[in-house]
Amino acid sequence: MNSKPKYKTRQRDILLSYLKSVSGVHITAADACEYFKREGIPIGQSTVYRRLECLVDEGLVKKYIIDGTSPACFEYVGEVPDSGCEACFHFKCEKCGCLIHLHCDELAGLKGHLEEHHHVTLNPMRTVLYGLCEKCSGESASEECR
Amino acid sequence: MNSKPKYKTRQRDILLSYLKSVSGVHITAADACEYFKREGIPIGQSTVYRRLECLVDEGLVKKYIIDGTSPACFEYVGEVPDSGCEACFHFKCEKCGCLIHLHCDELAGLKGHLEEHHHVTLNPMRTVLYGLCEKCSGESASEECR
DNA sequence: CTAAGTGCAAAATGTTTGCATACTT
DNA sequence: AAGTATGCAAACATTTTGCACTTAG
Repeated sequence: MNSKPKYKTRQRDILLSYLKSVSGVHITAADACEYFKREGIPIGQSTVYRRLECLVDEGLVKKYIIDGTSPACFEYVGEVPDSGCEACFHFKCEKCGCLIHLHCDELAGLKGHLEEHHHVTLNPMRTVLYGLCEKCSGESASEECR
Repeated sequence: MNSKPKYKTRQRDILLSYLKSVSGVHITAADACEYFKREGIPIGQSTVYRRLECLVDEGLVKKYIIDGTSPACFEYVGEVPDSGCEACFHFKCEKCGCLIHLHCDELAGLKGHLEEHHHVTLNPMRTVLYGLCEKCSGESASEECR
């Protein structure tokens, strides 16, 4: 595995502001590359991949795995959370794609529980809960996805 | 675009009984292929992939997407819908990449909590918790789990 | 000045597909 | 016999990596 970039570079800023400008939309690495190419902004695709991963670690961007074979999606989720928001979880609806921010003590407790009883350290920034949102789970009794 | 196999063939039976024989364990397509090769059982990898997908459709096997780049995992769950991994969570170490299978009432309760208080339906099959495993969170010294 | 980041192209992964042959029904 | 499944290898799509060059701190 590669060490993640940490310097503040032009490329990082461009990538971040692009994601910010389309927040609420799912962007793949290819989408970003294509956009930069179209705009004549010179950023290599390796850098896009590397920096995307890095922004996810910072918690500024969320990464979604829709399924194993499709490309991963990225979405801007906001500035660095306060200390109180360290236990903020993200829930992604598999059907409509909406993103829900969950602030909840019980969820916060999950991290503690995992540490105490399972001896693992949860990273809420990396973790995304998948399922159906209120609207979608009500509407359809239909099956899961593909 | 390719229609799924529906005939009952020798290959299908062999694959199914293999998965059954290791139920409770995550098996990748490659794991299965390797096993068959080792045992001298002739099954092509295309067939493994095709039949795996088909068994998932039949509901006999569950497919887990751990992350975009790791191979998909399969697990025999039989006909009983509730007995499988409904209450099972997956934890993936960001450092060494090891996958931990978490069976825990408290984690199972999380699903109920989300439904009651947040009105969302969690899909444990799709959800993966990320963080550091015991080994990796213990020390900064890197050790390979897998 | 030094260590880190970038970009290109090539490699690595995991999965799917085209097609001739073998097998199910 | 007719039509489907298999198996091989080649094709694919996405992501990662090696390395020389550039840039941030």
